[in-house]
Amino acid sequence: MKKSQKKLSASLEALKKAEQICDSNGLKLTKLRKQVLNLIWKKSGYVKAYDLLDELKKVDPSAKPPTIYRTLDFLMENGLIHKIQSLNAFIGCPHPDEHNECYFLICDRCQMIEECCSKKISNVVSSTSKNSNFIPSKVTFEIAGTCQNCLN
Amino acid sequence: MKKSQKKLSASLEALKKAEQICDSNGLKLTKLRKQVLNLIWKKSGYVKAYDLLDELKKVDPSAKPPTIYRTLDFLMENGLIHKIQSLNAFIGCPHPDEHNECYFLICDRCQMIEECCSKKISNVVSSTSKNSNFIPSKVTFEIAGTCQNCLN
DNA sequence: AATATAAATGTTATATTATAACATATATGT
DNA sequence: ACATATATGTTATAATATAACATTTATATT
Ligand SMILES: [Zn+2]
Ligand SMILES: [Zn+2]
Ligand SMILES: [Zn+2]
Ligand SMILES: [Zn+2]
Repeated sequence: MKKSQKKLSASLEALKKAEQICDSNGLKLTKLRKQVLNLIWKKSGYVKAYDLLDELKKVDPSAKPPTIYRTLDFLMENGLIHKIQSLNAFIGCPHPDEHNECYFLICDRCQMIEECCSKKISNVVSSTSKNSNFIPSKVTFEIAGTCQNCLN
Repeated sequence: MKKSQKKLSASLEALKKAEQICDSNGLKLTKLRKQVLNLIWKKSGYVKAYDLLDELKKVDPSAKPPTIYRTLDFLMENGLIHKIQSLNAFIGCPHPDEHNECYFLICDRCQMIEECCSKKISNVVSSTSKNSNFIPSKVTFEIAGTCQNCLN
């Protein structure tokens, strides 16, 4: 299977999951929201809000910053995408249905981001928080570096 | 010892370490850089770039955005402060001389940030990166939540 | 000391990222 | 049909950050 095909099916899979999640939670995946989610998945790596806005304008010339940011907020709130804080960028979540504490491997060279979940991470968060009597609510864990592909 | 005193000594300690580090590395802790580092430590929690600029303007009316961002860059490059990516904010590093991979406990209520280092974190980063054949270079690990003080 | 070079700071302008506030349209429940 | 809530449209502006170039200050070389 070629990379582009793999990518395509991941994208279709994500869209399908998004529909399911919205259906079963009484959320409306409107045309706009679907368009934006599609645009996010069309990009091979991460995507910036204003690049997304430019893309959206091609099919909806009336789109403006609040259009995109409100839609991104909806998608984030419902776990369909993530914001990468160290880049001010966004990326589709490949497993919005089974969300554990995740972290991101961010390639400096090719803009690919791999989302990973590891029990180790949540263990570390719990234990270290406990040491400081801190009640964690939101974890940001981003690792920048060089991916497997770009090493060759 | 009162909290304000503890804070004061942490600040003085940090400034002293900064001088040492710059001395022994051929870096110049200029008047401007010292002023900004002082302003950062004067705040009890994290500080935003433009708030810092406003403070700096009180003693140096000619200060402008590049003044503050360039100084922040210098301080970051040399490990004297950290940027909190999830807040676009900055905080002094309490141990710029012995820098391991660190993470931050960020209180949503009082803006206090505790910087912690744990061998566990670096272990998790290494092992999970290895799993993905990823070479990590920069780690962002920020945990938002509620601190011990604010729970009472 | 005079000169060249590099590093730091000053200055103007602008790019990038994000939200407030209010108007209109669309969907949903009674 | 009406009331209410949700979503979108629209204008304006806030907040964050950098590019580009000028000037000053420190450092090294002659
Ligand atoms: Zn996810
Ligand atoms: Zn790569
Ligand atoms: Zn530190
Ligand atoms: Zn607190």
